Amino acid sequence: MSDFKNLDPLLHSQLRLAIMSLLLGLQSAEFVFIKEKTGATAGNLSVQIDKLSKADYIKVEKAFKGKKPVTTCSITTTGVEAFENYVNALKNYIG
Amino acid sequence: MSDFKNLDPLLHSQLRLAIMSLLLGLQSAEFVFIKEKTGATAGNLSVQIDKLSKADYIKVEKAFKGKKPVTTCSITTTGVEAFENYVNALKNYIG
DNA sequence: TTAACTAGGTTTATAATATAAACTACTTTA
DNA sequence: TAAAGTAGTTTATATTATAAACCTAGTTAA
Repeated sequence: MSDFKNLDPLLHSQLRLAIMSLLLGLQSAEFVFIKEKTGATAGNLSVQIDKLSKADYIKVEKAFKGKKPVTTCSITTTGVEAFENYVNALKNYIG
Repeated sequence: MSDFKNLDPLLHSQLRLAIMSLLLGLQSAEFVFIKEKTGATAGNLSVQIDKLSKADYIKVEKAFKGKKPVTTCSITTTGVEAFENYVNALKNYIG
């Protein structure tokens, strides 16, 4: 792409972008909460969280709240930077 | 998606978004020109132009310039509206 | 006390998408 | 007239997104 910067394919995905957007505002959120806010299915969410986590865009912590498992996600500085770069690249496209 | 509006999948594609962005600024452009500006391969561009055309987001006209075939594209009002809606929806995500 | 149900996920199979390689048809150049 | 170039299209493949199916633990109802 000569005139248009590449859009980070990890962020150029509706659900992953929603997850990142949410985490950027909250700094930390639980799986179930993200699921409700994004309207995603658990399976899809699980897969996308995994991808973001493997890229070190988010940090994932698994613990127990009482007897129930809880997965907590938070954005990393790498993730914040990637998000900012993505938004800047997008401006090439949407003016 | 409850908190996040759906992003028109036809526009949420790097190349198609680049094509639309280009046409929005120019009102009309030839295949070869779009190819250069976007850095896309001819095959990929042909497919994506076809999709945008079938959705009536762009209009495609085929003619001859001397002995060479020329494909000219321009954005439609439907396309302009779709683009605007896409940008507005995106704002949910990128603030 | 075991069968059915719920919560909180993960894994896997499938559908959709993007992309490039291969091809067509015609033209120009050597 | 053969080789290379132009302007694309078609098709095969790789990637991605998504939901269905599954798993594990705990909980209630019979």
